[in-house]
Amino acid sequence: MTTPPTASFSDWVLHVDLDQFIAAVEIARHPELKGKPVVVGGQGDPTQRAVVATASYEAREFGVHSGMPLRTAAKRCPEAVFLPSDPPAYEAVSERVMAALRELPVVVEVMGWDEAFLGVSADDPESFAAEVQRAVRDETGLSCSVGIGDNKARAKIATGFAKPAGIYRLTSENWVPVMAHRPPDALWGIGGRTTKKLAELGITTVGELAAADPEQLAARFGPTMGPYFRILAHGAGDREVTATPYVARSRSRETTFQENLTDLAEIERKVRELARRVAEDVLAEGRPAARVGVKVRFAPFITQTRSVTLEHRTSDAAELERAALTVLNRFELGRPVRLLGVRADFDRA
DNA sequence: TCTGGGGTCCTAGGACCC
DNA sequence: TCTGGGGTCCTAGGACCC
Repeated sequence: MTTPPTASFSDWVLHVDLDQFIAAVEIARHPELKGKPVVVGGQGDPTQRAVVATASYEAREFGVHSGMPLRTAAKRCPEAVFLPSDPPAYEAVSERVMAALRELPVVVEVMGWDEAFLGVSADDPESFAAEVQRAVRDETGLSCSVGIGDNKARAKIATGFAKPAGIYRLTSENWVPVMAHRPPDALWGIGGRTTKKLAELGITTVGELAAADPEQLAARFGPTMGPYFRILAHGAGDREVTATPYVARSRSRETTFQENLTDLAEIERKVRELARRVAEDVLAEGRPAARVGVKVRFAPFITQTRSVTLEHRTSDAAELERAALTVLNRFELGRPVRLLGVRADFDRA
């Protein structure tokens, strides 16, 4: 068990998470939407097959949340403003936020468009966190929440308690009183499926998971995941924050069709298109692909994947396209298709 | 709740080799 | 021969996260 340093100079992990990021970017460029329920996702058309990317806090009051079908969001909140998702715009704002964070005396590890870990040395992490919030607001006009922790897992969970626009500290000091009574999915890395399986073992809280028999967990969840879940429940974890650029292990493209596809020639054409887009990404990556995979989601919602290891690695679009078609042929394609995807895997460096 | 798109990591079974 | 045990690679699927 590690304890936070007590010297005048302490090391902290901060987790910064922008509040309702995508909705906030849209509201910033459409100020008349401020205070209204705003839902961003798909083409912004709630009659289409698409899901909510982000809902503003006003929309969340109606029970609208990320991942919900737009159709359902429209039922729950008919007066909501629906906007199309515009990834390049979010990417650009995200880069400004990350640049602002890098101006601070911290190590920045980017975790996605709207969040980052900061490695910080400070006597008073709360005032430092407030400085972070000011810097982000001054540079971009956006509000963020900051979790303070003695490792990444605790900082990340703390941010949830800080939202919106707040600061919260979670360390070994308050871990048990704050977390022990909560369900396992309050932990970062345990979701609904695992929570359900744990309940079957009689484990319904973080405290119970922390006290569970590692052998029993290993038997149920495997030699790595089982013991790992117990470690999560203790709030233990990695505290290393690194600015090392991320190296992709795969690149993929997929599309859900508004109307299911049934025509084989059409299916092949779509797979070729996806393969060419993946090939562009592979080329941009500067490393050749080692495997090619195809994903097919049949109606109503049955997902299958097939893949091959290539005889030799390649970044060549024609070769990747050919490989994708070969893999496609291994599916039984006599059924309506709602999604097609193509993926390229790199060898681990 | 008629369920996006882009990723990561782990598991388990079979093949194959020694 | 009818039996090993270990190691590694390949593949499909599951779970989770943003």
